[in-house]
Amino acid sequence: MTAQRRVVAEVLDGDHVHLTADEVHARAVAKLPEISRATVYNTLGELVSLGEVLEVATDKRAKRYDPNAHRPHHHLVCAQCGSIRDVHPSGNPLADLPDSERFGFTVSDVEVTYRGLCPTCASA
Amino acid sequence: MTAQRRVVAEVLDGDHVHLTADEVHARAVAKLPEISRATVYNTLGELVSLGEVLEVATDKRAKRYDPNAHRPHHHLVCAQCGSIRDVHPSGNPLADLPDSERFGFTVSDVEVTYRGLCPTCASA
DNA sequence: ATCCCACATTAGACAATATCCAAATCAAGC
DNA sequence: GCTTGATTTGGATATTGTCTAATGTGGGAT
Repeated sequence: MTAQRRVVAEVLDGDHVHLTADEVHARAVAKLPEISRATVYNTLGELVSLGEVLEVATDKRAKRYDPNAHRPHHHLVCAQCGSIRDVHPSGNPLADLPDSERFGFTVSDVEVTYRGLCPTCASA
Repeated sequence: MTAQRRVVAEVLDGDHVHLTADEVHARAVAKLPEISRATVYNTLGELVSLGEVLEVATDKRAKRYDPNAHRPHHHLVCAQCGSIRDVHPSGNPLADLPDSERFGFTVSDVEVTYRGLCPTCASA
């Protein structure tokens, strides 16, 4: 555990928002001025491998990182500004996919992404 | 309707796979050698605006374009090679999101993405 | 305490994807 | 056959992410 990794972990743990890699880097630099972009990417990649953090790619803008990896949940995304909220719908979508629709795939995971406008963007 | 747009539409309509913009460009060039990348992007963007084609961003690789915009469906994505199949699960995920989980958002759409390995990647 | 070594970090180059823009070109109507 | 306005083009640019070679660092062995 180096200073750089601690800083990245602190940034993610700070508030449970869904930051882009660049936002993580910006906040890390505020705490440790000479941390490099590559280290942030490396560390985020490791955290993802360890299962401590989830990668969320809802659009072609930057990936976002979700520190809430331990409780299953889905995402509500603002189509305009890209902000994300965690949500916990009822039901189990994996069970809704019959074998006849699996085409021989080994299905291991489901992501449900609700799209809409957040209150801020809706009123603008 | 210009020759370029017709070619892009033909490529998408050809077989119902989920091509990246670059693959669309490659196939369009095969039919009309001097079509430029910018035109392909422009035309794809217009088709998306018209609702004729869906954009699918399942990862940080290229966006893919889904010509099957008129029948609601979801996607089964190979985590390794990125290939996509359309699937039609039962159930209605929108109904599974209670008002208390909407945080004031105007929720208009749901995307369900199943992830796994396609038969080819699973056997490799 | 010092020396090594494996590993982490850095800065910047590079790659992939997408978008923008000015200039050239085309199509349609007169 | 012109003029006009939209379309296309090619290249420049932006954004995001990855790679690499060089440097730095901590911790164990001696």
